[in-house]
Parts: sequence; C-alpha cells; structure tokens
Amino acid sequence: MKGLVRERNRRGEGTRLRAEILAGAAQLLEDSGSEEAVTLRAIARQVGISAPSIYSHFPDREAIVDAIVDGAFGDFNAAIAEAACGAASPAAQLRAGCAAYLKFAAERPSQYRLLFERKDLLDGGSRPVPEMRTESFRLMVDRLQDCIDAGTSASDDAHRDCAAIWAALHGFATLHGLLPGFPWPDTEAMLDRIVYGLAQISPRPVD
Amino acid sequence: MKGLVRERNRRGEGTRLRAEILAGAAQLLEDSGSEEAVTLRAIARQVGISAPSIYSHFPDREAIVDAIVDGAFGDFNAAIAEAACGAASPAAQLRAGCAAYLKFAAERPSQYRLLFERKDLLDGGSRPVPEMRTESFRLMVDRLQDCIDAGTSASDDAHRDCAAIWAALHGFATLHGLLPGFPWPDTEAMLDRIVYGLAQISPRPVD
DNA sequence: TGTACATCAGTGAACGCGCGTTCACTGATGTAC
DNA sequence: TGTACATCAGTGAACGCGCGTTCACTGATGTAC
Repeated sequence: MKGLVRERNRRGEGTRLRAEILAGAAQLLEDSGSEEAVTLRAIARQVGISAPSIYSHFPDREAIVDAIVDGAFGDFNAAIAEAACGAASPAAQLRAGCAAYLKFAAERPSQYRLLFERKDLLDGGSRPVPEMRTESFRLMVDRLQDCIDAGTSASDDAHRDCAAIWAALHGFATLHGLLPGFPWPDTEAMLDRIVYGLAQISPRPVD
Repeated sequence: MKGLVRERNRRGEGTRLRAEILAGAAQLLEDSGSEEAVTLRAIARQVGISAPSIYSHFPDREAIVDAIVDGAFGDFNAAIAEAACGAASPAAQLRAGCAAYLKFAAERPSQYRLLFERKDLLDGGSRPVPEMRTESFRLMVDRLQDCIDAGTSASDDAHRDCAAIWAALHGFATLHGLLPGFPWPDTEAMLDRIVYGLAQISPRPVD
C-alpha cells in the first residue's frame, strides 16, 4: 500500500515517455505550423528516442494527433470558461469569452488551426459534431440568452447570433494568422463590432 | 499569315496538355479536398500521361498549385464583382457580393480552402498581401462607403466593419464546410445578420 | 513530289528521400526464492 | 543476503510505399532542299 504501487509495473520510465512524446509532438506542431510535420520519426528525433519506441505508448500516428487535439480542446474550453467566469454582467462575460477565444488562437496558432481546420470530419459527411468542439459555443449561447432575458440584447435568436459571432471570431483568428501583412483593425475594436454588432447589444454596456 | 502560325512550333499538342494538366489537378483537388493530394504522379494518372511529361509545361509541382490558385482567384473575384454589379442600391450590392462569396465557398469548397488556408504566407512573416487576395475586399469597402455616404449605414469606419464582415464570411464558409453536422442557421439569415449587423445597416433596406 | 533531316511532345527506368510500420533483439530493472 | 529469472522499455535494421525529379530515349510531326 505504498505510494509506489502504481509504479510497480513500469520499470524505467513508464508514463513519462508518453508525456515526452506528446510534448515533443506539440512542440513540432507549434514550430512547423502544420500537422503533416508531426511524423513519428520527427517526434522521435525531437524526444531523443527511436521511432519504434512510440508504439509502446500509442497505437499509431493518428492517436498522437488525437491526443494533442484532446489536450488543446481542454485548454481552449477551460480558458474561455475561466475568462467568462471572471466578468460581472452577462454581456461582459460574453465579450470576455470571445476575447479569450481570440487570445488562444493568437498565442497557440498551430494548435488552434488543428482544432478547427482538421480534415477529420470532412470525409464522413454530416456525422454529429463531438461535444468538445461546441462546448464553448454552448457557453456563449447561454450567456447571450442571459443578455436577452435581462433586456441587454435585442437579439431574437441566441443560437443564430452566436453562430454568427463564432464565425466572425474563427474567421478573424484564421485570416489574421494567415495574412499578417493585411491592415487588420485593432483586435479590441474588432471584438466590439463582432460581439456588440452581432449580438445586438447596445455598445459599451456596463461591465 | 495563316491562323496556324502560332501552331508551327507546337507539333502534337502544345498548349493543350498544359490545360489538361491544370484541369486534372483541379479535379484532384476538388475530389480529395486537400492540396497534398495534388501530386505530380496523381495528376499524370488523372490526365493519362507519364509524370515527367508535366515538366514540359511547369517547372515544378508548386507552379501547378500556383496556377490553380491564380485561376480560382480570378473566378472568385469575378463572381463577386458580377453579383455586386447586378444589384441596385449600395446596400444590396454589398449583400449580393457577400452572398456570392458564400456561394463560391459552398460550390467549390476545396478551391476556396486553397485560396485562404494556404500556408504560403505563413513562413515569410508579414510580407505584403498580394492584390488578388484583397480585390474583393476593396470592392466591399467601396460599397459600404457608398452606404455611409448615402446615409444608409451608421458605420463610422468602412474598413474596420468590412474586415469584420470578411472575417464572418470566411469563418462561416470554413466552419460550415468543416462541421456540416452542426445545426447552422439558414445561410440567408446568417447573411442578414453578418451584413446588416456588422455594417450597421438598418435591417432589410430597399433593394 | 520525294527524301533526308531537325524538332519536340511525351516516355520508361531509375535516383534518393522520408514516411509508417514490423520484427527480433538487448540490456537494465525489479522479484522470487 | 545472493542468485536465477521474469519483465519490459527502448533499439536497429529492414520492409514496402509514394513522392519529386533526372536522364537518355523514341517516335511522330513538320520542314528544307
């Protein structure tokens, strides 16, 4: 009943290498900016092991990318939820969540791209969207509904207007990253237009 | 001075194969949905020639993709300009241009993705954006400025609000294609919210 | 008109590369007695 | 405490693959005389 019980069947490293593989893969992704650069051999080089060693921890390449996506979605949703929690009014919560969305995309662009530009859903037609991908969206819909109920927003359809906000946030994050040479307006100004314009909130509500 | 003068130095095909290569490459792109599928060997298979034959018409693989991008941008900008021309009021022109934007993205998703998700600008930092990529944007800014001048729009910054509209259009087109299983609102309703909400135009102006 | 020749579109074989994955293995780590 | 053994994390070599690209070539097409 020692604290080492869990370690008994992992001699040398055990789970440690798994974490190193994931960290190396995430590093490769962030450095290169594209998922294709995350190859088993490149990961092995990055971590300092041989390529076949990875198979002790992941069944195939796809599983590694899946694990990165899961981790990134966890961080992404947590960052947005936390930001929203810190604001007072529903409208301020909505804006804070949107600001956190753009912040994540700007700080971890390659991971963000992986989250919403991955082709894994393109093949299977219109299968249901995983909950993880819409968790933050549902949070935003609830906050907008709060605004509507409180009379702060003139929207008559929280789902529709949040879809428009999501589209605008995603588009801005993506284009901003792709065309840094374009004269983009200030991010705060864009946030104001996107959130208040699309959610039909009278500009600059009290925080 | 016969009409055959131009054909003298192309014995068999000449330019014809070049066009077939481009068409085959575009077909591959549309079928597979990803640029990586457009390999020299796959194009050769598609067209029914051997891979080295391509080098008579293009210096390398990159040149083929570039040619597809140029062609697609031409069609894209033309479709938007034409749609905008067909409407009466500036506001209707703005909306028609945005509708054409979404139509192009929906009908030729793989080409659209290539236009605005290509990584070719990511590497070089913030070099200037090619004119072709912003031609339609500038058209939209002009139309919104017309609305402002005519008193139809309450916007105080056509550039900023068009950037927001562009972001929303791009985000909607991209997410809609990536997550077809998500309950997206009707495209027309989204267009109304995006154009009128972000351009600060009183809803449903006279066409 | 006929023939020798230059042109050139397209080919087939081959190169070196990096990839995912497999397989038999090694050698250190911990355990049973 | 000492020794024989089981475990298992990690390895090195090899596989077959598709890729971009090169190179010397073939054979049909048009031209010069």
